[in-house]
Amino acid sequence: MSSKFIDNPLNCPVTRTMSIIGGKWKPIILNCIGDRTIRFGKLNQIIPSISNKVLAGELKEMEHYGLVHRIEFTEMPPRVEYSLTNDGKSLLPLLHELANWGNTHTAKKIIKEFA
Amino acid sequence: MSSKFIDNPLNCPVTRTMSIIGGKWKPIILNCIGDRTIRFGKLNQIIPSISNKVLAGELKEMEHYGLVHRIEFTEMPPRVEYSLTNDGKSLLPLLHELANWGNTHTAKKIIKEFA
DNA sequence: AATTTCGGTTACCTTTTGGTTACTTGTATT
DNA sequence: AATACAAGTAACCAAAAGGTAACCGAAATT
Repeated sequence: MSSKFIDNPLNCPVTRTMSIIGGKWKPIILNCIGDRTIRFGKLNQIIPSISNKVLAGELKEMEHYGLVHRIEFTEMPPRVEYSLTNDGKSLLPLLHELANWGNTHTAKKIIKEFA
Repeated sequence: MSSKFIDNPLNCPVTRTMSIIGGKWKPIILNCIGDRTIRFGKLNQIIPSISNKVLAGELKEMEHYGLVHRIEFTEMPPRVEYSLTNDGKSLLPLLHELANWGNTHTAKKIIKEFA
């Protein structure tokens, strides 16, 4: 990595990726959607520790990015279904690699000691 | 990703990885060290936009994690050399994948529109 | 005698991130 | 008539992350 990438941090490809999928919840949400279509409430159910405010915000941001597709059914009570766009799906192998390293002995040892 | 991973977020491998290498600077620092041995000042030079306070803090944290190796020479002025441990080097392929996705048309487009 | 060098530390401040609680909407159910 | 439902939104708050500027120590250089 040469320094030209870092003068403006967004010229660095690693930083670009992290600024798009970084943060506490985005990679988890993307991974949870995966290849399926899933309702807001279901996402909230399988990620119980996220607040619906944050879930809604992250989904909206990723929808703006074009990673997430949102379909709203005009019913009452409302129904909204989320899925990944092709761009979003292009992240799944990377997320899988993140998960692989997280299952490493190294990662588990670090977490056990410092969490 | 099933919900058992998320009740305690650190049971989720993706979250484990992100909690270790997440943040604004850690992946860049790891990538900059790479396979070489590099002095503190040199790192600061090739990542000019990081403050030395933050650089020192991140290095110390990653040293505690066992990802980074630090050798202090008792000279004056001081000299300190950093390199990756084997555990740290095990992250390089993943960082490379992060960079690959960041070089994607998709990533560049998103950054261009929203940065 | 003053300045430079290197690898930090300290105190302080701002920004960002994420969390909590309450509320909305219109239909259907109790 | 009151309540439940799904998918949020709004107002407010706490914590964490990150940035800035000043300082340190002892030897070498000017």
